[in-house]
Amino acid sequence: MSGPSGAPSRATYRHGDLRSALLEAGMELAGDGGPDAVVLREATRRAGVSPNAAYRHFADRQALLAAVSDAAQSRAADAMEEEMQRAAHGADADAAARAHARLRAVGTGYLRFARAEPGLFRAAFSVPTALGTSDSPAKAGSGGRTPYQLLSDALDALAAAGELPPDRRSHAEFLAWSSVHGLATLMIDGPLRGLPPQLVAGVEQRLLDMVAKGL
Amino acid sequence: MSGPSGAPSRATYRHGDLRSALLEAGMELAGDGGPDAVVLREATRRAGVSPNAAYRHFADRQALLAAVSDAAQSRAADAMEEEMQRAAHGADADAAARAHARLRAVGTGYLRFARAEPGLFRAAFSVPTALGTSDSPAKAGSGGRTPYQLLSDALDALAAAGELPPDRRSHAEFLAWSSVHGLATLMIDGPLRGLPPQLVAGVEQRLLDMVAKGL
DNA sequence: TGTACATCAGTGAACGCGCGTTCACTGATGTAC
DNA sequence: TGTACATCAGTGAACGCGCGTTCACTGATGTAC
Repeated sequence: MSGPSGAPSRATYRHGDLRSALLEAGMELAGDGGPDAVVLREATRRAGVSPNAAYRHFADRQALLAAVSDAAQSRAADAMEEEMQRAAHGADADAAARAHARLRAVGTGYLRFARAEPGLFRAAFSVPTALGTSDSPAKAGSGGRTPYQLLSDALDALAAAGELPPDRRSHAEFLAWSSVHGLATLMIDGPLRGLPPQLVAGVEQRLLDMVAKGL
Repeated sequence: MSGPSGAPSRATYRHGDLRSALLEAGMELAGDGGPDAVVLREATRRAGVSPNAAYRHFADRQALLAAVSDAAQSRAADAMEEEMQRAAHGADADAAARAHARLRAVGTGYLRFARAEPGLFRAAFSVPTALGTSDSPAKAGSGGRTPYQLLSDALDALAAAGELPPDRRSHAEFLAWSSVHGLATLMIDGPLRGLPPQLVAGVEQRLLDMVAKGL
């Protein structure tokens, strides 16, 4: 590795794309230790650069963390979109069943991401941040939608299919999101951390049943 | 204040009850800044004692934090029990309605505690800890029950009243808990932080409706 | 095509901070006689 | 009731750590002529 992307030993004086390198390092740190582990000095170390170099690209530590949080939300959106793709295979059912499958896929993708990347999950959703309502490219997945928008769209589809009464549509995002988010955090951070793996899938599916039925 | 509980200026050489003083200081710190703010040096400072004195009573920082977490869980249980008392006033209804009111009170108390004491809430439930299943006095409220047990009991009552089919009883704790916990954390830590106050009560009640209906 | 120059990305050193934890100690307290 | 003594709760000083951030700087790069 001697090109401009060769990490610790650089041929060139200029880094080339330090901002990306710092963000990537920040993602690694968040992945390993959550938002608290996103630390300027270690990020610069991994990028092969002196500590203060970071200030050319981020105003301060908070700014880097915010960027990491956005990118992590984007990864979550990717996981959710993948799950929707997967679920869409059995698309021969009627509109109501498809809408339910879509909502379920959104939740399943969210939970899968939380399980696979607990550190990024916490960086994505435990850091004070906007809702992801406006189309911020930083938070959107490759499909151009944020996790919140994916959920919102799925609920719209559910309502359109007549499976969600209009008077219950408003703020339904918060209810569905709360349930799935709570299970995720209890399993990652909290007292459900030690839940036997063979129980996890069952509990997750029953939770999604509950949401679909209770909404 | 010149007795053994006078904080910074002590008459006696021995503190008297340093363990309690440190725990109390730890609760203050957690209340203000969550679990990360529970820091040995500041706790000893508040207790009016040198930093290393803490090691006579706690093995290390983790031990203090665990004690704080237990005490915070106990406070949560208190809030839930108070809410149950309040709800029990309209006890003229039938068994089914009473069971539903009880479950709702458990959830409302939990959410009220989270709103009133976000820092303690995080210390209680975001620190890896046992489930509170066994009767650990440290985690139980003044009624002798942990938050988890209060929920569990409420679900038992619901099942006994015929309002929760037996095949859905198992692990129903995790489903109900997830929903309520998720809303609490999204409102405290996360993207729902800025939820307009006039919406909060409504969303909370609709969430509890969803759980009751969906379980 | 060559050269002077402005830009600005990254350097190197240093700052002050607060933390957890360990060390050898001291002196108030309670107990045994 | 008085006295010697063991206990052990708290002291004072120090350690090493990693952090965020600021300072004056340097030299590679791209641009204007």
